[in-house]
Amino acid sequence: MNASNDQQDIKREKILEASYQRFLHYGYSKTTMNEIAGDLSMSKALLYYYFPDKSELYMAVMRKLANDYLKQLEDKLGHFTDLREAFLFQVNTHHDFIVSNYNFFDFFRLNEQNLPDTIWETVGQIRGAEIKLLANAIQAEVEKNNIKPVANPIEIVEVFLDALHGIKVGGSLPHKKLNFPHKEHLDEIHNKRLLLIDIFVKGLK
Amino acid sequence: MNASNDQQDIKREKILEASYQRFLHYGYSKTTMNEIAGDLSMSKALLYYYFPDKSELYMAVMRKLANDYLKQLEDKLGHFTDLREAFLFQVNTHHDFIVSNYNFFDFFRLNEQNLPDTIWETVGQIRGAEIKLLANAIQAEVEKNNIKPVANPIEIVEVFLDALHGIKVGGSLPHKKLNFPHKEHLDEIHNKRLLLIDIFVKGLK
DNA sequence: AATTTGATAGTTTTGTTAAAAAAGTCAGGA
DNA sequence: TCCTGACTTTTTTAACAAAACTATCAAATT
Repeated sequence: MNASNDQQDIKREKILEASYQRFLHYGYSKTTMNEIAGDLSMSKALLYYYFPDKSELYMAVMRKLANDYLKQLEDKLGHFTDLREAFLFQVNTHHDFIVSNYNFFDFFRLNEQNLPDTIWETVGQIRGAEIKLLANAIQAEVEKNNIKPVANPIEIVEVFLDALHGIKVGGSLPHKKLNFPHKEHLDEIHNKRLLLIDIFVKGLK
Repeated sequence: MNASNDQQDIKREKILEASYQRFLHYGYSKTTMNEIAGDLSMSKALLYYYFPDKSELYMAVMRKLANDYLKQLEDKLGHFTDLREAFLFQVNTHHDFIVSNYNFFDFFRLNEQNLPDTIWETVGQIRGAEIKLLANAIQAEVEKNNIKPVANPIEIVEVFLDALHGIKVGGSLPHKKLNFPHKEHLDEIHNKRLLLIDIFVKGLK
């Protein structure tokens, strides 16, 4: 066992923090390893001592963010008094998560496809946690006889999450290249999602 | 007044038909004016006699398709016995429309952005007709006291259409570059949409 | 006069190559 | 074990020529 693991971990954290700031401001492709190293007053080679390559570094930052988000969801798992509250919690938490890390996800707006496939693992993990949270809430409501039994809670939650994801802005004049919502539209989208929750939850009753 | 307008219109139709076949098989950017002209055994210059440019030709084909679709919707406008029937009709008609013209919309999957802005007019027109159909159905139900009054039917329909649009496949393992659904997934998506209708319509009651 | 075309002009896409920038490696120092 | 400067390899960018395609037009045909 290595006695200096603490020191290593601290340095790793510092690297993650500096990288996060760069990625947040400039996105993945406009951030260079030299710049990150420069911010930390260390050599670029040292970065490669701690992380195998650039995309793994990005992934590590992403995983940290994802873990914070997952923790928020899991802390509340099973502590809801009704279904609407659970759905609201999910949507609000998600909204806050996106808003506060908006620029970090630049690469989703542009198609910076040069990212590792393992990123979809993390995305899938997040989705899994969301599904678990909501399916659990539905199950609890069924057992309390607040809503009628459903054949497959997970299927319903998946449709719900997809539906949420489809909510966009610009109803009358559709915009052409809409990959990722624009920052100033996030609140409007959030409001529409709240409306969807009202209808959807009522439909399950 | 020109006596040969009929002949012109017939030729225009022939051009539209040939162009449709080409666009359907090869998409916009992989279809050349020479090829269309070749299919019709006419000179390329003649195409430019009938249509101002390539994108306007594509638009003309698109408008023809859109008109067929709009006609289907408008024929049924106001002839529904209940809300669910109206929503089902919209989703099924839309599904058939996409399936039968799938390859024509290639340029939506790839980002063939070199299309005229006026295309969004047509897209908006379609969306407008869909909204009109469904908002009308909701209003009718309200007046028959089958569902409770709603503040803004259009807002609800917009959320519904967005939600439909968000339904994708690959719940567990999200796929990276999902712009437009893959052809073999259309049926699965359609089924999920039917589930969404069940819940949504019930939520409006 | 309305249609049609061959020839051609103008523009966009594609392919090539060289220089610059960035990613990634490594032998060796502290 | 941690760290660096110098180095190699890979990717991005820019410039430019060739090819492909769009679009135009004067002249021929009906």
